[in-house]
Amino acid sequence: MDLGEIDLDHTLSCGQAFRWRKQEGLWKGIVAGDEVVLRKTGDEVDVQTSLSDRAVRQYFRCDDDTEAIFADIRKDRYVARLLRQYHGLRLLRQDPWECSASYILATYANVPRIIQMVEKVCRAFGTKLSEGTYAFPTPDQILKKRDRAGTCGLGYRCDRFVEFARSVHEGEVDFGSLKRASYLDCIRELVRFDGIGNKVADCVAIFSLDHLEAFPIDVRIGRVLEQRYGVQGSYRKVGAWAREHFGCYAGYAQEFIYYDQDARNRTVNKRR
DNA sequence: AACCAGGTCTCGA
DNA sequence: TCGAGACCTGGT
Repeated sequence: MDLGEIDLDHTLSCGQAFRWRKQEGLWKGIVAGDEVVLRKTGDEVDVQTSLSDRAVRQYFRCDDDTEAIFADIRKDRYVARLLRQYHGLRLLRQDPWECSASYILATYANVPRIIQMVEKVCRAFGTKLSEGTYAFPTPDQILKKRDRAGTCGLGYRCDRFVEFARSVHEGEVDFGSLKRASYLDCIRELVRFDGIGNKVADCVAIFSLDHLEAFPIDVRIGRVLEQRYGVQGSYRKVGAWAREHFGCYAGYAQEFIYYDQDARNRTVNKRR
């Protein structure tokens, strides 16, 4: 399948999605309740899955005009370098429920632990797809066995997680309308839920609701903005600056910066 | 063995 | 609206 210019390693290991693993040169993941196996074959990607081509292309945001987007966020030397260095890094379009529930778990935890928590949740509640592989659970599946949540090592995120599942199950969230809403309205709605603050709301907005101007600011991004651009202040203020500077696709720039910081950490750890 | 993590919540100014 | 502290738990 032609997924456009994409580097699977960059795209699937950059920390935006938590259910992809590289095994023996293959990328294996679970998308929309289906197993997906990816293998790079020259310019194209061999995709093994029962998902439709349309669903796969939607997940990998093949509808994005990346050339135009990258041209638009190339506002300075730094981003220009990152675009070159991490050529083929793409954003994904994740399922809004899975994305928001996962990022509620992602607060104040490192990526390995987030992956661990999500995995435990899938094993505790999700539909078994094959030996050792489970789908991300639906809100309903979580509620039916809610007492199992305590065994997933979620810490103080546990109650928020179950409560959010209840909210979604009760129809208190309409992801479709959040997609159609303006970025600011979308964020305003999301932060009303326990466990979703500015940062998580931005992650959900960009990774699953097509609000590409969302610019999640974690500690690392905050440091880069301060040291490289001399910007600091409240979350709202810095975010507004980023959208002003990088434009309506600011979120794409954010992902390159985040990945670069992540890569730096990895090389530093290797030396030790 | 400490330190820290893709932050959020609560509370007070 | 903003800044300061507390916070489950496990990886490194």
